[in-house]
Amino acid sequence: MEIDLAPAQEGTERSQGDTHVTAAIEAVGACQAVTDMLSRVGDKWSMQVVMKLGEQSRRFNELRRIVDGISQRMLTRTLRNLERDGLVSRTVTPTVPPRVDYALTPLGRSLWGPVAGLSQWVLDNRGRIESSRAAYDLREED
Amino acid sequence: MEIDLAPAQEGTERSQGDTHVTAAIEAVGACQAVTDMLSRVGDKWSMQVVMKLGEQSRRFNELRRIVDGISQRMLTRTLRNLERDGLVSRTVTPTVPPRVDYALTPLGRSLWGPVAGLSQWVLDNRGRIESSRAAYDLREED
DNA sequence: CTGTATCCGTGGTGATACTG
DNA sequence: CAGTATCACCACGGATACAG
Repeated sequence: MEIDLAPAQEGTERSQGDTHVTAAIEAVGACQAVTDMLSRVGDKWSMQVVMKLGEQSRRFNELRRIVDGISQRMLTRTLRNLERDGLVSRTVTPTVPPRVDYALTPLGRSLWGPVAGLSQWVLDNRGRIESSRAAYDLREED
Repeated sequence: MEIDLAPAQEGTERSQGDTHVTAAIEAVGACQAVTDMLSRVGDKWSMQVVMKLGEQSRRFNELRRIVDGISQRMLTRTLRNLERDGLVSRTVTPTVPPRVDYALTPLGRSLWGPVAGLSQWVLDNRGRIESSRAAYDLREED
């Protein structure tokens, strides 16, 4: 199954093969799963952690330092969730003091592509969004 | 570090060469903005509404019916947020009873591509994620 | 029909203290 | 170092009633 990544902007002719239309419909049908994943990955910390681990493998307190503002509790929870979803691997070295390394799994790395696409969109359109917000808020302030 | 922005949108013309690597690095730098947008769009209802409006323009109660389980309050709030961000347009026809049509703006439609990329990833990997969760939960249940 | 206003439970988040 | 445990706060979301 494949989804057309350049959906009808304007008068795009989708007449030809309805394959991607079907796929899009299926995608809409599975939009609950997509939404779920978006909120999993779109929570306050997951994406930042994934991005940091995308650079390289990290230890716990290393992450704690470079993920700005995260609490120990939230880092633990975030990592546990990512591990549960199979996006991050946790490797314990039973030395003393203990050493735990976190890294992206292949599945976690494969998420990077789609996320990068979305990141690019945000970068490209952040200005427009902020302008729109400013204009909207201006209209509302009476 | 090799990042492939495979689902390159039509509109975005990055010159060439290692531009996308640069973009990726910038993406990491702007990960806060990306995270913000992910949680905006990854909330409980936004994506479903965007997808429904991606099919066609809709009226308020029309959306209320087809977006399964959404409350009136949440639909209003979701639409207001999307409108504020410039992703959705709101057209009031001052008849009686009033008629309000919601539609995706060009900006809103441009979001479809990246989101479809992510959707595809979710569809492709949902099974793996669920397996991973099941395995994880099995290990934890003692 | 298309909203706004209000109340309220739940869960996500941070701060802090403690443990192996 | 790498967590767990506990408490308190508050934003999110649902239900309901009301309004233009």
